[in-house]
Amino acid sequence: MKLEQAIKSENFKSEVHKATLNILYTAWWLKTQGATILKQYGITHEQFNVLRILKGKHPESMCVRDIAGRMIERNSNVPRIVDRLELKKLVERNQSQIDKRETVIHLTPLGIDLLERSRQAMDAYHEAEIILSNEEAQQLNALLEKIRLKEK
Amino acid sequence: MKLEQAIKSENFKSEVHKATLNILYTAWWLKTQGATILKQYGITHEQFNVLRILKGKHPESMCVRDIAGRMIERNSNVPRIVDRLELKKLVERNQSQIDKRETVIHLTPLGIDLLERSRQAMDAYHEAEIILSNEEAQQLNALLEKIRLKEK
DNA sequence: ACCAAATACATGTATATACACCTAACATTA
DNA sequence: TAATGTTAGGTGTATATACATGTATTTGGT
Repeated sequence: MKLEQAIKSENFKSEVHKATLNILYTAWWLKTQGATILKQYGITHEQFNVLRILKGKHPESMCVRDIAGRMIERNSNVPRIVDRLELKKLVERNQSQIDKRETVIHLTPLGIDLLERSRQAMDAYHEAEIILSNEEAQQLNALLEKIRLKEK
Repeated sequence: MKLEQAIKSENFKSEVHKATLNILYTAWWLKTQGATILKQYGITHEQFNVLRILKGKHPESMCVRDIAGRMIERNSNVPRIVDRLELKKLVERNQSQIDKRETVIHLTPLGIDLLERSRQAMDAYHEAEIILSNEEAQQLNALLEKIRLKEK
């Protein structure tokens, strides 16, 4: 679907302006699609993201700060997302012995299992629904990074 | 900044997978940048979006449903966003005389003024910070729409 | 060793997102 | 026109986002 239909608007100031709205809309669409899949596993997009990040260091623990630095949406409130994962027994939280200010978090076997299953479902979705060649994806990545050129 | 640095991760399953994360991250980045500007005008991104949509029909009113259909993030709770705009006297809400179920909303002079000023600031930001040629923006729009090809 | 500054994380508040549910008003059709 | 279904939008709840503030701990200068 063209952006014009999606947000019922035709008057964009420029192609660049349209592109910014298109990125916001496409991100919303991707999140919504992902959320539908993740719902079957009882987790949200952000919870999935934290599990994914923890898996990167597993079986080692990670502190809240390290997780936060890897989040896609950087202002996510990691302690509270971890609260919910802990309630579902997908992660465990402990005070670090080296630095007692730090809370270190690691996946439980239940967390690993749920992550693997939900990740497979997400990958399958991407393979089935997103028809983009490798070259097109590379091009897209380059253009997105060009938009963020002045990122500090 | 490359996505790899931004989210401190190197292992993407594919270029397509990287592209989806890149879209989510770029959208977050654009929203954050926009929020900084809009904060000076006392409104949020979604409130700005509603004002922008209302402007499209001004001086006519629009009902909640019409606004919702034009929102970028489609599950936005329009009645509550309108609540906040109404509190700030940027819009007025009335019951429709034609269909009494409908609430029709229109911009106040204060709302128009604030929209124009904030929109200028947003446009200036885009012009200064986003260095993308018309052709590149068109290419980007085409690629994003290709990702959403199977959108229903 | 002590005190000030910095750091890590928890917590509070306002807003937004996502979705379920409710009520009033309208539309349909028997 | 009464009964039924549909639609509009308001409201409740859980989660997330954005940001300010509080508290314990560590660090670094003297």
